[in-house]
Amino acid sequence: MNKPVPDPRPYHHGDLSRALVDAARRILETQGPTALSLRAVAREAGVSPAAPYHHFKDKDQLLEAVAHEGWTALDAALAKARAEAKNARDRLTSIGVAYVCFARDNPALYRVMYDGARNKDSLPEQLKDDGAYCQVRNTIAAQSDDTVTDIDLELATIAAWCAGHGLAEMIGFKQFEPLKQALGGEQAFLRAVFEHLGMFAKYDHGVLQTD
Amino acid sequence: MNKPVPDPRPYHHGDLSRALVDAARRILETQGPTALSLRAVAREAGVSPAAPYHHFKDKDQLLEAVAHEGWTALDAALAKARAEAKNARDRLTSIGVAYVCFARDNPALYRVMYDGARNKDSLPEQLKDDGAYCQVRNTIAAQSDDTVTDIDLELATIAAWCAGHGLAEMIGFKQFEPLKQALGGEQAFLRAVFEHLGMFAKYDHGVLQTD
DNA sequence: TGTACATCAGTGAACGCGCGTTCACTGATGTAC
DNA sequence: TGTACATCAGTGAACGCGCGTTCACTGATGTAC
Repeated sequence: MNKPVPDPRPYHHGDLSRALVDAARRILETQGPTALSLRAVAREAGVSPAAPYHHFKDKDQLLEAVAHEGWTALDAALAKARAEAKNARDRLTSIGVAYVCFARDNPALYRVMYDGARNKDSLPEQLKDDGAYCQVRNTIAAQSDDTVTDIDLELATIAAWCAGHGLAEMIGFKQFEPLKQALGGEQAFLRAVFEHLGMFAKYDHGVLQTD
Repeated sequence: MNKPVPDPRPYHHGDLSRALVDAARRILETQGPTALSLRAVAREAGVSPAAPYHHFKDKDQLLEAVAHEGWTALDAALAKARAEAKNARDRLTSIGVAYVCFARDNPALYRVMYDGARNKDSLPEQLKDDGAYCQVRNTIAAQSDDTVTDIDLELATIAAWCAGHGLAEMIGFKQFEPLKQALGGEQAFLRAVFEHLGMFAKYDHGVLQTD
């Protein structure tokens, strides 16, 4: 008889928290947010339905951990885009494109992130300091002159953030396909939309304004 | 003995489809989207759980009917704002504010509307023709000169729509409270955010741009 | 006008399902002596 | 170095729940003659 093969999954897992969050993300991206139950996560991680309770108080706490990872990944994606932008001029749009692409590539994760925020009526604190929100603000600040007030800066950051989020939620809609084609691809489409945001602006400098 | 009081809810309801959609909206606004089950709707309408199946093929079809009503209500809200705007200059922003206020006042309905759209990867056809989307486009067209191309117009409409949607999803976040206060209320805040959208614009006329 | 009958729009009980969570348990690990 | 024991991190069965949907049914309505 052979010696017993060492069990590939020993009784004590080693790092089940990690494995559970990973399993959750796998489920999110393969089956979508509605399939994300605690039991499904345990199943995916190869563990009994009760096991997660040694690591998370309840389902919400696991979801929070998943969302937290999502925001961190978003931070990183924006930082990368910011660093790689060809020139200062282009930096903000590059960040915007990166934001939308993150949402497009991780739609279910993105959903969980905002569901969590909405449940608390609050964006995560993570975004401040060196987080994604702060990166956007710093980038806008860097391309502004020094007459700009703190309030203007805050408003512009919010405006950029909302535009990015809105576009992130719309990017998948079929109606935009022809336009994407006409402009030569999704990236070009995204840049073009961002560049057309000025139509609300209060001074007479909007692309489309004449009076 | 008294004569039997006429049953306030007779065996045949009369217009149960209507009553079910109304019940659904009541549940949405009092208990939120997660409470919206077919059984809950039937309960709220005072009818057995099987009754809805005489009027809707399944739960999805009821949700679709609810969403449809939502889009129609949004159309109306935007049309009203457009008609009441003080001047042409202000028209687009007024529509934007009306859009966000609609979402703020009907958060659960708004959610169901976009959930339906996302499930089909498509905005409802309703929005074209005289719908909300078309109203935005027409308003932008009216404030543009005639050198503007169809593509620019389409891009500007998408940009405005995304900005409105993004802001609609953010408006409830606690982080913005101080700024709302500082600016003198929610309406002022909304207008200010819309007016700061120009920071992506590709020509050098952004409020915050200097180079 | 009355009656037979088809059709429509409800009822209420039942189905199977997956869920979140709890419980008593047990195997594995770490530590004190 | 061994051993007793506390603690940790799993198991698997069970709980009650609400869900979407189906089914055979029945009461109400409309219509043909």
